Amino acid sequence: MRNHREDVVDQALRVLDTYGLADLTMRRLAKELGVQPSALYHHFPSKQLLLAAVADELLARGARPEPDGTWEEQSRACCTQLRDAMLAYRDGAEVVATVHAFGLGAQAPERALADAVAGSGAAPDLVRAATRTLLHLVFGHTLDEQTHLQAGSAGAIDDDPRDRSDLEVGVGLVLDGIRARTAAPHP
Amino acid sequence: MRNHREDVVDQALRVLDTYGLADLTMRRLAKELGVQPSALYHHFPSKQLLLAAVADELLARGARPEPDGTWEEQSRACCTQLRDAMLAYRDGAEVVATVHAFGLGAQAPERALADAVAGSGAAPDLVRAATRTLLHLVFGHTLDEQTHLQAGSAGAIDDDPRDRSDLEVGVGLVLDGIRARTAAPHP
DNA sequence: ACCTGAACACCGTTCAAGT
DNA sequence: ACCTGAACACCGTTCAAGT
Repeated sequence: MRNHREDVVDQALRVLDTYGLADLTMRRLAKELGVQPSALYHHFPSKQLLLAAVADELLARGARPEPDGTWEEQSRACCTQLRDAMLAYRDGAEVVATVHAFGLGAQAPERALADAVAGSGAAPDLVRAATRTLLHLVFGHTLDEQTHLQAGSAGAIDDDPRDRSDLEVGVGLVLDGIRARTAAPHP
Repeated sequence: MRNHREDVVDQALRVLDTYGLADLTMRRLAKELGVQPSALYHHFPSKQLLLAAVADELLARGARPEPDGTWEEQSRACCTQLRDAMLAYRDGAEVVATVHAFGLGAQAPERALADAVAGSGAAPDLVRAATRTLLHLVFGHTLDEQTHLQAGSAGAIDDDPRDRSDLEVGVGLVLDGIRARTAAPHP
């Protein structure tokens, strides 16, 4: 079949979105590519690293141009973009959160968020803590949201706005906390 | 062998702590109990529900008496207790966070946290959003912390304080945000 | 109530060998 | 560079049958 690395990732994303993470197996993916399971190990040394590439590609496809505005607007935009990117694929939040937790990929959102938060002028330790807090908040809320979304996939036209607003409120709490801790250098 | 439900959960916790979540399989657990794998299905209808019972028991073992003090002290105490309970077992954070995400158990911490946060007198919607935010924050930070802790398990005497303080800072940001949004009724 | 024995339908990964 | 074929060492779950 002569697949390239990108073909494998592309097909993996298709299998993920169509059948879900539980059915994204090496054997299933191989079958979908018309290839033996062992052939996949020519492109990736393990399933974990394949999933890391899948997470990175998923995030890249959801990337939007860098937002301008205040650091708070930029931070909110980062969070929204991350949420939207993960929701765009079935089980996207689980894939991204897992890959990030194991430190194998999905690191771009943390960097973007750190840059935005740093715009507040807060001390580096506070920037790091706040960035991680926002990231975990987006991961957690979106994981919940996607689980409910997919559980009640029968009939539901669009998403329960409760989850989205809970996320926005949570982000707001953290941003306010940063502002309160950051003395304006020269008002 | 005539095991009871509690014996199964107890042994599962032992296997988890000794060999980790990846090795906590129905077959492995059955072998450890001196029983056939199919026997476990007399006690639990699925591995998922067994894991839910494991998460609940893990949390119950880490339970401490209800703290007194201000709502902020109580909230901090809830977060610390949850973190400590999950860190007390190998892969504890992953088990609890997963079970909670799927809505099969591990709901006690959210209730306790909601009660503490409600003491602020904030509006119900804010209490709900803030509670979920704190919960996701503790799950995320502790998952990271435990991953690093277990990855560098060789030689490291005690934990890197960076993670713990990041969690405390994150909780502080959220609590400050709640206070700022909650007008004192009669000062 | 609790368990056995046997089966079903799968997994991830390795490795020599092919083109 | 990319893939095959075959194997290894596993999984969760079901179900008739036993005590």
